Amino acid sequence: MLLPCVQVKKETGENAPMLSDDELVSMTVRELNQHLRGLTKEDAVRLKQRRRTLKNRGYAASCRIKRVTQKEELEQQKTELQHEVDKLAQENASIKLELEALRSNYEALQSFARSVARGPITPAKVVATTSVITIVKSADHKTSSAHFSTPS
Amino acid sequence: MLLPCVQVKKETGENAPMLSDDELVSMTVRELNQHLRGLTKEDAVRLKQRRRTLKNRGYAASCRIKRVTQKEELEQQKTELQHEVDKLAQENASIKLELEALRSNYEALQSFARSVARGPITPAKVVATTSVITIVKSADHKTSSAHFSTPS
DNA sequence: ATGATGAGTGAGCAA
DNA sequence: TTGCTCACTCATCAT
Repeated sequence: MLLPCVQVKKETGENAPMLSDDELVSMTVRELNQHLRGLTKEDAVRLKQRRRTLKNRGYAASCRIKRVTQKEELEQQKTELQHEVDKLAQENASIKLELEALRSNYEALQSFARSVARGPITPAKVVATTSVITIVKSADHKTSSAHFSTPS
Repeated sequence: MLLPCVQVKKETGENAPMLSDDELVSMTVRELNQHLRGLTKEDAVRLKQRRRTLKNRGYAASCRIKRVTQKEELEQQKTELQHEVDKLAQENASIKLELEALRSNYEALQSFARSVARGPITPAKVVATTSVITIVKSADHKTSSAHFSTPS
């Protein structure tokens, strides 16, 4: 209702208390009592009420600031969580890729091992073995160094 | 300031307009004009102002409700995101475990394959092969069916 | 005119 | 008493 910037509230009536809003609101109780000395009981009550009102004005402002602050905090936490979700999802996908690559190599090696276990070695088998192992080793090292630390 | 539950605001003074707040506020402009017929210009203005004030009271209430609703939505979205983070982190950990298990089996099989490729087959080697392959197969099938679909 | 919102006010609770 | 918060009112802006 009162817009201090537009219509300043000054006690310019009759006796003029000569106390600005800022002074009155930031006064200790003791200081207030000093000023209450030469006043009517009526005026004293009025002054204390004005002080309370000014205080309330400040409390209301704090309340609003707190409200928007908390809202901003919630939104901030939300975006942080969203980023975390994105990060984890990406990490997840890349581990899955690595897992599938390893699984594929593993199955190739397994086929070879089975065939070797069933019969004698032929030159073709030896060549195939060397090839598989070499490919597998390079792929393994590449993906490991790119995305994962080696387990202890 | 006005607490309808405690002190009901009734226009019981002098002429009694006989219009409840609810009636007045939920009246169309046309209906309002009907009631304005037999009134002083002063009273008409006062009635319209009362209507505006009552409307504002409702707007303020909507505004407060909206505020808490939006805050609750933010909190809801926050907990959903948190759950998603938890889910992804858990999935992540379990894929990493599977990857490490497979990597370990893979290295065992690789060692065997290298030794076979270098020399002739001995009974000991055949036994070791069968053992490794069997263990590996069961582990692979268990973890795959438990957590992952097979790629196309 | 209607609806929404910031600021100020008083009531009332809590510390 | 002090601080906070709710409901209300008014000013102001937008539609």
